Amino acid sequence: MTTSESSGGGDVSRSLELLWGTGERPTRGPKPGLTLERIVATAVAVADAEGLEAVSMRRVSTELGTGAMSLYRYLPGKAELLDLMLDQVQAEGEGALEEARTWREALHAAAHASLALYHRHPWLLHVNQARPVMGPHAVRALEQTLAHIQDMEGLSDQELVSVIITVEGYVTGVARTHVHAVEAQHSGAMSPEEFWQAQTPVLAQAMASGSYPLMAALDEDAFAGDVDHFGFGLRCLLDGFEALVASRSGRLDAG
Amino acid sequence: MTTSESSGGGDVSRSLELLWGTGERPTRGPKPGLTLERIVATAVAVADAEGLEAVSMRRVSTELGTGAMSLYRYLPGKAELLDLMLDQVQAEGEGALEEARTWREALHAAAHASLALYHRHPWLLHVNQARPVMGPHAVRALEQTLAHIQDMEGLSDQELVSVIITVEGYVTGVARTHVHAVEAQHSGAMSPEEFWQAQTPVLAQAMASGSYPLMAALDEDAFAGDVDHFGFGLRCLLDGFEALVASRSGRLDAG
DNA sequence: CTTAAAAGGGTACGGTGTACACAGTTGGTG
DNA sequence: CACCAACTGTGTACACCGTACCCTTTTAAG
Repeated sequence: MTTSESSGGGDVSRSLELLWGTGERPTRGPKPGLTLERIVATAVAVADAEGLEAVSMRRVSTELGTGAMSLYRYLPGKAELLDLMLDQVQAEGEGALEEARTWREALHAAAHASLALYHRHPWLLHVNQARPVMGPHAVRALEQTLAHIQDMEGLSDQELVSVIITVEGYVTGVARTHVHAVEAQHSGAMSPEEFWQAQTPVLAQAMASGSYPLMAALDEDAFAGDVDHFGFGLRCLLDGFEALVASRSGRLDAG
Repeated sequence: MTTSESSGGGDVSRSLELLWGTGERPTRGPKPGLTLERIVATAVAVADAEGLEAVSMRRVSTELGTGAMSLYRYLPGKAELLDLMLDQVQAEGEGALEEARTWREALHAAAHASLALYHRHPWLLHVNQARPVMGPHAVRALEQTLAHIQDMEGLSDQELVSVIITVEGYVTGVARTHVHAVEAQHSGAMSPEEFWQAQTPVLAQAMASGSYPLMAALDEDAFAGDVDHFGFGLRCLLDGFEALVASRSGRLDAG
């Protein structure tokens, strides 16, 4: 079915405690045989290998060689597990901005790092929605991005935050199309054959109906898989920021 | 749990047949007591009222006064139902572009129409991912948008498609943040109290740790709920398009 | 009337998340 | 040391899910 999960059900404050928690152990009982890190890492591995729908409490626990209910000693439920998975993979983009020397380079690098993340973990397209729980890695990424766009002169703090949210949102939104296109490109047997060849005949018929003259008149390659819609949109977005920064620098009307 | 669904499991070509199908009845058997439209409308109503996780085959069938298995006479499975729900709500944005007189107005209107759709049907944030099945309403929206951006002079067909994908992707990506912020604003009791007040203490502690100096130094209102990040980013994006169109019109360097 | 096709739907299977009760382990305290 | 409170591990059970299978009922064609 695919069931992109997260959001809604889970206890947010408990998620945050787990994300930021010090992990201090109580002194009394037996030592735990598992760690939160191991659980999350296992869940991520399962999701990477078999997709998000394979991630169940039973499956993860089996992978760890324990009973299903053991996991509930470490986290309150599956929703929190997904929150933790999400923050964990965000650690991968840690050093992506190091070489950026301008805000434009930084935002470009951040966007491509995010996109790469979606390609490495396509299941992120199914989590990730509707409840932005901020873990340490997410906050660190935010801090670093913030550090690299301080040279956007004349923008208020609110606007700087808007810039980051905008870029991140853009990437998240377009990633679906892009990840899908790339998978179709070189996955060889499944996506293009089953997806586009499934779409094509019906859509071709719709085009032939004359109800959609403009779409029918488009170049055939307009919907080709290898068009870099992502890069195009990002460039436009950054150009827009550029215009904003320029206007704030005082030369509103030089033309 | 929330389980944003769709994608992966379903039979795409069967979904398309249902979306585009003429609904021609076979002559032999008894008349069907249900229609695809009624099923989809019921599912949408349930999702609107109680969220996507309330949409189950059993629940929808109960709402229709039939047995669960009856639905399978009309569609192959739940994945297809979600595809149909998605296309159905897209019909709501039908006339959104009518008054637009320039490509900028059109894209602005299209973006806001999409955003409004997400507010009316927040569960769209949970479907919608990873498998863009094109139904008649989606194609009609595409056609209309295409009609309204023909005045972007000098852009290739590929680029026009990129423009639309970019705007739609941007809206989809930022909608999460925006929908959540607005819900927090005027839902009164649930989201802000349970979500941000849940986030605040932990994050405040993180800020106080000194590890995130730039974030800690931000104005307090930088993360306020009423900031229009959506409008800001959209404006920048459209400005970027504006620059592109201007450059293609020949006056590259007038300044 | 006969018959084949289609619709309706009950039952059942294998899966899910997780509440609950209980057993086993540990370390602080008297 | 004995004891016990605190803690971990987990088997069982429940409610729910999507849906395969199969049988009954309705319908129209031959």
